[in-house]
Amino acid sequence: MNVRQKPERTRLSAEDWEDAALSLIAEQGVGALAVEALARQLGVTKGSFYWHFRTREALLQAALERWEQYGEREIISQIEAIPDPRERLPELFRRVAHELQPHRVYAALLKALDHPLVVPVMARVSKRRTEFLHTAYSEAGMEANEALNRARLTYAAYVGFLQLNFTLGLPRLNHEEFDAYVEHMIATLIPA
Amino acid sequence: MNVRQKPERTRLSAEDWEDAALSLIAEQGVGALAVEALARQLGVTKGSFYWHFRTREALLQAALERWEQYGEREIISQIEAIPDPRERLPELFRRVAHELQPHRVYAALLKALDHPLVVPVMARVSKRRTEFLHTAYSEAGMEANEALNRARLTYAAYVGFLQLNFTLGLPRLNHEEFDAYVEHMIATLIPA
DNA sequence: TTGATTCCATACGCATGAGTATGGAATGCT
DNA sequence: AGCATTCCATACTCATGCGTATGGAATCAA
Repeated sequence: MNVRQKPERTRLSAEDWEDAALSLIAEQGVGALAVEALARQLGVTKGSFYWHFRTREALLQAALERWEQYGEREIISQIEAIPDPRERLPELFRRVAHELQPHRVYAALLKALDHPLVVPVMARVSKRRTEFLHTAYSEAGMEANEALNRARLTYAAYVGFLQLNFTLGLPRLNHEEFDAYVEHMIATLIPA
Repeated sequence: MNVRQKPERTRLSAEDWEDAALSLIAEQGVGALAVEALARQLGVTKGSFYWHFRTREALLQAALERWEQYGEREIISQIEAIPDPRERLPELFRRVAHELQPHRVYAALLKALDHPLVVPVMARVSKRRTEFLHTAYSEAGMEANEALNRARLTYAAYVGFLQLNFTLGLPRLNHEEFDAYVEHMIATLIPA
């Protein structure tokens, strides 16, 4: 038995609550975000929560902002660092495909598009990513208008894949099948 | 003023509740499926509901089964009636793209993939549709393995588009832009 | 060390929504 | 017409989960 299974920090900060909220969202969805449940998970009671946050919605708001902030910064900069523009998209596809954790929150938020707080966040994030794809396709030599539609198509394929395989667990591809699928995507969506 | 604004059927059947449930799901999502709300919308009270159904879950179950039954029968048979296999996919794309109402329920159910009752239904429906795409690509002359991945990609693009444009209302394409997008999809996803 | 501030526990109130109990109205059957 | 069955209204109970009130413990500042 480990001495400190959890950090065992006797006092909590607002950020601790936000992180806990995000991981709970990733695992059980936005709907499962309840303050008493979170408190139990953190080993405290509601009394703590309502000192740090005015309401449940306030926590969700803060957690979403936090997620939007520290979201995709690294990957984008890594891809932009690749000198040859024509190599960026395949590399992006492969990198994103082998991530896992970052998708969980996004997939969960996708299922919470009813909630008025998550809609604007998802709108901004999706817009940024699509625009990133747009310029990537353009820099790879694709005509402007086609590049935009291809970016939309690509991002839609990504989002749909999350829903079908991630959340729904539909075809439950094994490793080889998944890699073959990714290469197929690259072959059909990225110009030679 | 019309004499009978609503069918004004004084007694309701279980099917009436199921249809009302489906339209409510389409408009406000599975989470909004509450019996008292439905009852108000139907002009009755809970007393009626609990005569027709044992529980709220039972209604959802029945509504889902109903939706799965009378779902996509027509479109599939229409497409299969097209003699030239190579014309089926483009026609399918255009037809589906100009539907609207059938997508609403599917999009709503996509956001309820947490719920244990909707998961198996969505799994079956998505599986059937993907298999339909698979054979369509095969019959259009595509090699078996590639046809499967292309079917997955196509269906993922469909699902993702629903989320992004339908639910999220992201780029909010106008009519011309949308048609251009559909033609772009056809050009990139369907072999010449 | 002592006061102030920060953080948390306990015990509430209160709204919502599912499910139950029971009686009454509407409809079909004979 | 009269009875049984079907359908619905009314009036509850009960669980859940948000938010509040208030006091106490921990930590910091002096």
